[in-house]
Formats: sequence, C-alpha cells, structure tokens
Amino acid sequence: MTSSAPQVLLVEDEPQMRRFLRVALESSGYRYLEAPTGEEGLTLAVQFRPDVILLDLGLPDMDGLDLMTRLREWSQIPVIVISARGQETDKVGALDVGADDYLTKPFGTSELLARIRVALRHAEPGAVENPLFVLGRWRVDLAKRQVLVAGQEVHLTPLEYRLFTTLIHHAGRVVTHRQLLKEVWGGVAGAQPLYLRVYMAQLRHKLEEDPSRPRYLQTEPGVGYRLRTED
Amino acid sequence: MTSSAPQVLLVEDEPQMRRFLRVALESSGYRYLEAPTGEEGLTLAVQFRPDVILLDLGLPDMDGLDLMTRLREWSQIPVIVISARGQETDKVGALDVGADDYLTKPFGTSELLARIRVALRHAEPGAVENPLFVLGRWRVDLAKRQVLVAGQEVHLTPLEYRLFTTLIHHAGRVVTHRQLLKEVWGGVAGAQPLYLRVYMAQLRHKLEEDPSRPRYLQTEPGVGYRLRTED
DNA sequence: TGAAGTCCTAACGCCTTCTTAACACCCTTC
DNA sequence: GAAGGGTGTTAAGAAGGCGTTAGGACTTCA
Repeated sequence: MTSSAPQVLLVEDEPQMRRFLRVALESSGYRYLEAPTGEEGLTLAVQFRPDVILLDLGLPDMDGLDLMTRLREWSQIPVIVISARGQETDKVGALDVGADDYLTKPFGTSELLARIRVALRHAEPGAVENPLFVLGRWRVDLAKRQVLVAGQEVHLTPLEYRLFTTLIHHAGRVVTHRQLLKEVWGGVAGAQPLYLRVYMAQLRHKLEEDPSRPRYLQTEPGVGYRLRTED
Repeated sequence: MTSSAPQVLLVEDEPQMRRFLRVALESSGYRYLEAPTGEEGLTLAVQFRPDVILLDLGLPDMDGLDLMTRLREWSQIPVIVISARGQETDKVGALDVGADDYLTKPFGTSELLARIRVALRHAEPGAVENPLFVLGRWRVDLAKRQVLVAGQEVHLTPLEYRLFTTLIHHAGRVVTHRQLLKEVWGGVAGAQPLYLRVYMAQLRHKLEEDPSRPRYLQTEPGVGYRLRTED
C-alpha cells in the first residue's frame, strides 16, 4: 500500500467504457491504469499491484472467471466485477471464485465510487501502521499512547501527554503560550501560564537527559515553547 | 469467533421476509438470529456477535443509517444492506457509513448467499490470525473460548471474557474507558466507569500473579486500560 | 424451590493527578 | 549594581479517580 492516492486497474475491452470510467476515476483523485485484454490486465496487476481491480467479464481473449482464478492464485487484491450479464448464476460464479463485488451495467458513477471505497476499506487492515514519532532517544507511539526514552517506557500523566503531543504536532515550530493552553487545557477559564512552566519542567525531568539544559524541549522567552528537531 | 457454523443476524420488520430468509439461511447451514426492530438488532449484535448482519434499511423504530453508525462505533461485523430503495444516493449513503454491500429487493437467494460468503471471506483475515494469544504465562484460545494461566484453565464469566478479549484485540495500546464500555456493554445507556473498575479487579485476581501489582492489565489513570505486551 | 453463578451497586480508603503557592534564578534595562 | 519581568523548581494541599470488598437482585439449572 502506497502512501499516495490509491491506484485502480480497469480491465475492459470497450474503448468508450474505458474513457468514461477513466474520467470518473481520475477526477475522483485515483491513479488509473487500464488494460483492454485479460492477459494485459494480469500483467499490469503483477507489475503495479493496484489497490483495486475493476473487471469486465466480457473480455475477448479470456474468460473473466479464469482471470479471477489466476489472479487469486497469488493475490488478494479486491476485484469489483462490472458486467452486462445480470444473471444470478453469473454473479454467484464470479463472487465464488474470489470477486468482492458485482455491478451490473448500466450503473451509476457514484455507486461505483462508493463500492470502490468499500473495497479499499477492506484492504486497509494490512495498512494499519503505527504513526511513530522518533527524535533522538525518544520514541513516541501515538496509537499506543506510549513514550519510550532510550527503550525504556516512561509514564506520562494525561496533561503531560497532551502537552507533549501538542508540541510534537507542531514539531520544529514555536507554539505560543496561548495556543498551548488552549489545546491542552481546552480553553477553560483559569488556565494560567504558570501551568505551562510547571508541566514543562515535569516533561523535561521525565524526558530530557539533562533537565536543566533541555536539548529538545526549548523555551522561546516571551513567546512560548518549541520542540526542536534535528536537521 | 466460534468454530461452528457462521451466525447470521437478520434485522427486518416484515414477518414474511423474515420467514423467507430464515428458511434460506438455515437450509444453507447458517445459525440464524432475527430482530424485528433496530434496537433489538443492536442488542442481539452486542450479545451474540454474529458473523454477518443483514440489515433492512426500512425499519419502523430507527433510521438504518443511524443503526449502522452506532454499530460501527464498536464493531466491524460485516453488514449487507437489503432494501427496497434502489436509489443511488441510498446506496452511497449506506456504503459510506460502513455497510459492506447493498442489495436491492427483490433479489435472488443464491446471490444473497454468495454475497454472504464474500462477507465471511472478508472477515476471515482477522480469524486467520493466530487464534491463540500467548502472553507470559497466559494462553488464550479465542476459538475455544478458553483461558489458561500457567497451563491451568481459568474460568471467566461472559463479561470478564469479553472485557479481556477486547483488551487483547487492542493489545499494546490504551483503550479508553468509553471505548471499553462501548465494546463490552454495547453502548447501552447506564454503563458506568465503575463497572470497569470492578471487572478489571476481578480479571486481575483471576489472571495476574500479583493482583495488587498487575504486570499486564495496566491502568492508564484518567484515560483507560492497556494490555501490556512484552517487547 | 433451592443452589449456584452472574451482574449490578454502594461504600470506603488509598493513590495519582492537578492546582496553587512560594521562592530561586536568569536576563534585560535603567 | 539594583530593579523587575519572565522563567524554573519544589512542595503541599485539594480534588478526583481508582481498587477493593461485600451484599443484594436476577437468571439459570437441577
């Protein structure tokens, strides 16, 4: 799974259908690949590993079900069948050899796009990667809500953690006192700049190697604080 | 996830439709549950954790999309919408709030069954994952619903077990009080944080070596709980 | 009808976390 | 060199969250 826009492969022999879908998909922000025959479709699937495949069953060179079977020998890429044949036996056959959805022509663009989103959603679980923030000896797993310093877990209280992650979100930039108070204390009246000094001291004590000479949690006098990132 | 036949929950208000589908599903070997209203549907989903949900959008007591939304707050159980409304906006709406498929009435039984098989296939990756969860002296067989501590079987009540497996599903990361209450008690009004304290204490007594100093079932004060995994 | 098991609820004491205050320190400015 | 604003540090009280226990209500099964 790439970090850029999802890629859709269309396997379809009718040129006008290709043109129509290409416009629809590209204008929706997807990267687009197309193949007019089954063989080419398989080749492109191998080569580019698209995120979704749209497959017309009525191909000239090979049976759509055979293509499905050959694809499923090595890949679980979601396949949405688009076909002129609306017979129930066709649908059941395609779904049972591994297709993930079946749309009968004619169909609406928005429905197709919605079903593509469903297919992408299904593939997602494999793409669940932890957003890791690494800086020096620090290692912050935002999904786990876990902070490691030199491999050692460090416990932060809710406020400490929120203050820290707020600085991480603006890493490298100065965050003003006012903004920190708003984002951490939620704009509650009574939140004072004193709080920041206290909690910054606690964070430094827990995270910095030499709390009296902070390397990363830096003060910008009169303005706010900044999480310094290495260059 | 049980090792026996997959269980299907049908949420549908028309009695004749229920009767029809019940026959179709049971004769295909599925275990069968039904609910005539949305509220009952949610309750049964919480209680029995079916493998697939068939949802009629035209329910008398609540909007089908609301039901979808509430379900998706705590569960990824695949949902196949069956609806008399064939408008594209209906389909897109349902699919985008988390439905996995959309069938327009009238539909054929064999197509429905094929789409159920697709839905079950999608859920599989989660079940293909080692049904054995091992951590320290613990050994949890999610299929058998069996918990061993140092080789000795330990009996957990249904709620204890559900709380425990919820933490296992999110192993390593903090699960908030709210999320635990939702996933274990099903978002039923009245579920209080107090429940969590009581049941966490019971789990620790049954599972931890030194319940007063839990090694794995850890508290994140002010946030939630976390099943600590070794690195 | 009793017994066992489970779930909910209340009460109490402990512990973490938050808040607040007091004071020391640095730097700039006069 | 003194004054003053901004900042760092520490500690202690207050508030709230948490763990624990026990008892009652409810269901299930014999």
